[in-house]
Amino acid sequence: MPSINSNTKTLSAAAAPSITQTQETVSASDAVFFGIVNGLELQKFVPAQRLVEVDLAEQFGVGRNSVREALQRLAAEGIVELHRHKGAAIRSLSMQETLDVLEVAERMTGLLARAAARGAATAGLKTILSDSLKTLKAADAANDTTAFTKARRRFYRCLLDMGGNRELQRLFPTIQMPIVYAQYRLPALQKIRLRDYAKIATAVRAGREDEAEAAGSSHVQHVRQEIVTRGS
Amino acid sequence: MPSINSNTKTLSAAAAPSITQTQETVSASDAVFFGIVNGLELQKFVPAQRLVEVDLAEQFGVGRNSVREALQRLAAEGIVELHRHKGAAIRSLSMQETLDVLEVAERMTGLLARAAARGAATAGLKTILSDSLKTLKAADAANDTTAFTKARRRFYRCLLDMGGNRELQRLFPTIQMPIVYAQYRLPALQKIRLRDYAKIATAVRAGREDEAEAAGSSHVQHVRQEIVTRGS
DNA sequence: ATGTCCAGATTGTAGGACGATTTAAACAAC
DNA sequence: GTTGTTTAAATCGTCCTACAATCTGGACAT
Repeated sequence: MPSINSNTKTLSAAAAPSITQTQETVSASDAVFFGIVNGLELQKFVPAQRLVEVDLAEQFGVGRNSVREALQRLAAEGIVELHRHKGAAIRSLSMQETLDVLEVAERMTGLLARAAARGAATAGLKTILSDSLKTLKAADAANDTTAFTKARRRFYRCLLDMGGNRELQRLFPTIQMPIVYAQYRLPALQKIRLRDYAKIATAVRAGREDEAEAAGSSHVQHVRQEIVTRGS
Repeated sequence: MPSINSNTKTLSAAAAPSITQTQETVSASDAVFFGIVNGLELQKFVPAQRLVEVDLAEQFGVGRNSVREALQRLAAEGIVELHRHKGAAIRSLSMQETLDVLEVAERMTGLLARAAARGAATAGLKTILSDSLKTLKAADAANDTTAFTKARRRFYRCLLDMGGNRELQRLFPTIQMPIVYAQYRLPALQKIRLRDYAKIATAVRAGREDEAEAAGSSHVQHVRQEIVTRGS
């Protein structure tokens, strides 16, 4: 609806860049991509919600093609489902699919912790790890969910950095945990995380790989247990 | 170069649909996506090769926007690298990255085999597994690389089907093994595969989960060993 | 209630336009 | 001859318009 061209400035409604990304200007499709991933956490989008291209285009102030590019990426990461001629929707997991996700997550989290423990010596990231753990505790005490989520992300990013495994860095974020959490909003998870993360951090800092791997996978097991017993 | 509109028929140069996909008409971006994935195997594209949007558009007879959509997907799967304003290129792995890929692949292949072993009883897929193994042997004997590759794919698809883990089905193909193989073309791998696959199949058919998992991960270890000693 | 048909909504795709950025080549200066 | 600068050509990022293909939700008839 702008009269002629408000080109290339329209991406004002930007989003935070993902990981370790230098401050470059975000692309239009990034705005949509992160806007949706983010909105998932903020419950602005919920599983099974339908996504209409023109709406998104307007909402994020970008062209429809940019929206489509973002949707393709989101689909490749399994965050949205695309059906030919039927549009996109936030992916919704059946209980079986959730268990499938958790089974994969269990291995990957174990590997994540092991890799981090292995790399613990070389990198000076142990401080950050302890830091985010402290932040986590504070956010829990203050009942600040947003801060908790943020600290949690920092915790995982730190582990990924310590591990230094580039393939894991690429693959780990594509596991469907965001969908799982968006779908099963269980308050008890917070305490579980706090406890398990501490265990992981201890093993990682000490460089005990086996212990770290075990702690990583058992964390996912705890999450599964909680979902199975309480889950909708 | 077509005068007016040769619309929607231009996707003649189609590609085979991926997995379990019913025979629907392929979308334009699918044509590009599978065209590139396929071309990788056929060495029509090689790691580090630059991909220019207009060229691809012409080559596949689709619009530039469809090419861009395909590239976004390929980038999300880590098959191509995108750098802002610098275009796309087939991803090329450093030795360290290759080892990283293999470390992840090791766990995932182990899980794949375990899941398949677990599901072996329920599904009637054991025949297909034996079948593809036989085809594999025949292709090896006949020195038919193409047939070998095809049978290999069938073998993995069968394992994925037996396992029934939807998340693994989604994630496993996104591991960078195609890039690894495109980059390190080691003839010796064929024999290694033949031997290891037989071991995996045996354990899977018998439903011995632990043994299957071990066979799966040790296969990847063998591949790593070969790459490390011979690899460029 | 059930089936059929149509109009409106939405997607799939092509193509044009144009600013922004990178790259390579030509040229100048040292 | 090497190094720096300027310029032109490629190429990308983005939006927009257009239109066929397909889906969806009624209106209407049975």
